[in-house]
This record gives sequence, C-alpha cells and structure tokens, in this order.
Amino acid sequence: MSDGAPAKQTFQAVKGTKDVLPDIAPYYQYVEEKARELFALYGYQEIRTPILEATELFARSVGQASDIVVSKQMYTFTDPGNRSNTMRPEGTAGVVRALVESGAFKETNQQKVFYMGPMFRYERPQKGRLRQFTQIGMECFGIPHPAADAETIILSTELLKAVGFRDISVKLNNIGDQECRRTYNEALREAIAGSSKWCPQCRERAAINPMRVFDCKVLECKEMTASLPSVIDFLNPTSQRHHRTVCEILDAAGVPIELDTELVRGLDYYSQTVFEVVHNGLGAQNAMLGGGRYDYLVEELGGPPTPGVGMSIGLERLIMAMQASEIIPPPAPPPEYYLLALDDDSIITVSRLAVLARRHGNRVAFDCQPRTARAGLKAADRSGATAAIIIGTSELERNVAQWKNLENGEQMELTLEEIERNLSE
RNA sequence: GUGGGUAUAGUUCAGUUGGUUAGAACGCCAGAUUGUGGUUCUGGAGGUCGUGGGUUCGAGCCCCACUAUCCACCCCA
Repeated sequence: MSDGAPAKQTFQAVKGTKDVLPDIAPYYQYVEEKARELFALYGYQEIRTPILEATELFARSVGQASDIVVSKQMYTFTDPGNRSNTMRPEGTAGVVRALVESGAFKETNQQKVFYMGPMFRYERPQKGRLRQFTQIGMECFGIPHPAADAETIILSTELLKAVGFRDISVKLNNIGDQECRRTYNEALREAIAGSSKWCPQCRERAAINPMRVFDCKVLECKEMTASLPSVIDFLNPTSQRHHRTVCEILDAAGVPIELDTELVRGLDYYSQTVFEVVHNGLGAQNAMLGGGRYDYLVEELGGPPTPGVGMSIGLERLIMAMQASEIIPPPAPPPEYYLLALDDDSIITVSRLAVLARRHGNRVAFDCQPRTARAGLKAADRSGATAAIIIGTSELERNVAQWKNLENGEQMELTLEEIERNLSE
C-alpha cells in the first residue's frame, strides 16, 4: 500500500468447498458418464433446476420437525429485491417444484427424471461432509406400485456395479405410511420414557424425532435400541404387502439386500421404503447413497397428490469410496502426436500442422512456444504420445520435419508433404 | 454450536534438551549431450517455519491469542 514490500494477497477456497483439480476430475466424469448411460437404459430423462430457490420451498419440504435446525444449515440470504433465497440443500424439492410449475403433472403424473449438480449445506465440514457437494439423483413420480421402489434400488446397485464396486449390499427398511408411523413413534416414546438410562440427547430425540435414537452413538443407548419395538410390527397390511413385494422383486433380480429395521429417515414426507448403501472407508459419514419413497411431498409442495420414490448419491463420498476400494477411472487418452518447434521461426509451420492434425481428429500436444529439443522431448515422453514431430530452422529450410517414434526411438526425416499426409489420417 | 489433532519448499514430511547459515525425498529448471526423451550423474531455483504477541542472551521448537485445516460430536434433507 504505502511503501516497502508489496503484500501479495492470497486466496483460498471458501471453508467447506473443494477444488476438483485435473487429477480428480476424471473420477467425476467417469461416474457421471456411467450414471447417464444407466439413466438412458432405464428411461430417465435429465432435468436441470436452478441452484437458487425460494427459501419457503425448502422450509415447506422439510416440514416443521427439523425446522429450526435445518434452517440454520441452509445457505439462505435476502436478495437485493428483498426476497429470501436459499441455495438448494438437496435436489428433490426443486425437481418437484419445476414439474408442478411447468404443469407436467397435468399431462401425466408419471415422470422419471434424474439430475446431477452441486448442493449446499451450511455445516461444520468433516470427512465426507462439505458445504458444497455434488449429488446425482433420480426421481420416479406417479407410481405407487412397489416395483417402482425396486427399480430405484436396482438402478442404484447397477450403477455402483458399473462404477466398479463389488459386494455391495443395500440396507433396506420400511417405515410405513403416516398412520403406521404415528403409532410407532408413540410406542417408541413410551419405551424410551420407560427407562432412565438413555442419554440426554436421546431423551430430546424422543420428543422431536423418536426414530433417531437408532442413530445414537452412545454405547449404552446402542445396547438398549435392540430391545425397542420394531417398526415392522407396526406396519399395516398395505405397508406389509408393499415391503414384501419390494423384497421379492429385488430377490428375483439378484440384488443383495440387508433388512435393517433401525434404518430411518427423519422427515415427515417419507413413507414406506427407505434404503441406503454404506461404505466402510468413509469415516463417520458412511452413507454414499440413499433414498426412499415419499408419497406426501408433491402434494405438500402444492401439486396434485402424486406418489414418488427416488434416491441420491453423494458424489464426493462415492469417489472417496472408489479410492478406498482402489477403483481407478480410465485416464484421459494421451496425445497421439507431440509437435515440437525448436525456434520461433518454426512456430507458424508447426501451428499449421497442429490445426491440420486436429481437424482430422488426432489428439495433438503442442506447447505453443519454442522448446529446446531436450525439454520438448522430455515433455513429449511424459505426455505418452507415440510420436514426436520436430521442426527447427534446418528442417524449415529444406521443407522437411523429423518424425520420431517415441516408443523405439527411431527417427526419420520426412518431407512436410508426407507429414501432412500422415497427420491427415 | 461443542471437543480434540495439525500448520516447516510446488507435494509428502524430518528437524535432537531452545543454540550459529532450516533439511530430505519426489517434482521443477539446467548441464553432462552447444538440436534429441525414458536410465544415470552433477548443479540450480524454490521458505516471512500459518499470523500476531510473549518468555529468553537466543524460538521452527516453550507460552498466549487469532486464523486455517483435519477428525469427531450435534445434525443429517
């Protein structure tokens, strides 16, 4: 500012955000590509909704139960027009809003869509938890039949298999409809009130969201949850049938499932099927994929009564799991040719050759500046190119170029015409 | 919101009880080869030791605060 050494300001990524540098980007591309392939096979269409939504949309979708807590974990701000906006913390609400708003549900209530993109939650970062993270998700609307639940789970596991995971198992549960859950929650409250050994937090959970006691990490509580009533015993006949059919279809499809009556989902709009896939390389936040049925959400968000089932994948967690499982995405293909200009006079000719080769679909590396033969070949070698084409003044004068095979080291002198012919293949 | 760990070169990390000029590996650049890669050898660049204060004759090391980061709790759409 004043005198002395100028202080150079440096910047770093905002807390809880992460750069996807070129060494990691292939993981994202690979998973996204596999996901797109599968969504196409299953007839799911892409939908892209804004990152910004009216705050009220999310406030409504998550309901009152976790209202206070959740609102603190959202990126909410007042825009210059004095409207309260929120950066989406999840994908489903925006998708529902878009389909309702566009009138899609008036033509047919059956919609199969997928999305992928960044989500934002204002939370304390830890392993597997960022403030900006990426989700790939899918939603199937309008089909109450358990076959839709099963298809969602099947696609999920097929995707994980396509990415390269082996021995994956889906944790599956059914939490009934709203009526079942009301009676079940009451039973839980009673059971928890019956013992004084629960931790203070579990006592609080009993009041707000009793099923969450199954997530408690206190050892004593964990032991006690085993003797709590099971949700399965509170399912009405419809829910029982639904659950059984989902299991039967998955069984027939050869999808390994692991029934887990302690698997819960907090929010009111969930119903029936809930599922999750965890991976043990992920730390405390070990779910890499989760989903379930939500037959009450569309109506809650102002649409016609429409059942729905969906899932979403936490891409960063999935990638961590890939790394823990040593699944490596295919690397970007190396250049076929490495074009090397030894001096400034050769740049125009080499640039022209690069354009020619690329127009014919060849991957070409070119430094866009003169390099010494030593530095250029070193770089060419590292690039993985199979051949280097070298031009300096002595080649320029004679209208030739050196063609060097980088695998066996053989080098020959070709006329520019011959080079052009080769690069046009 | 709560608790614990960490912060030294581009990266991963050493750094003795507090002692002179802060090191290694990898990477980068260059030379050996004045226009030819991989292996090898030699050399070089690159650090406000996170920031600010304190203790001390002396601090990368000890103390305090702040910041960042990691992990866990809480919560988990």
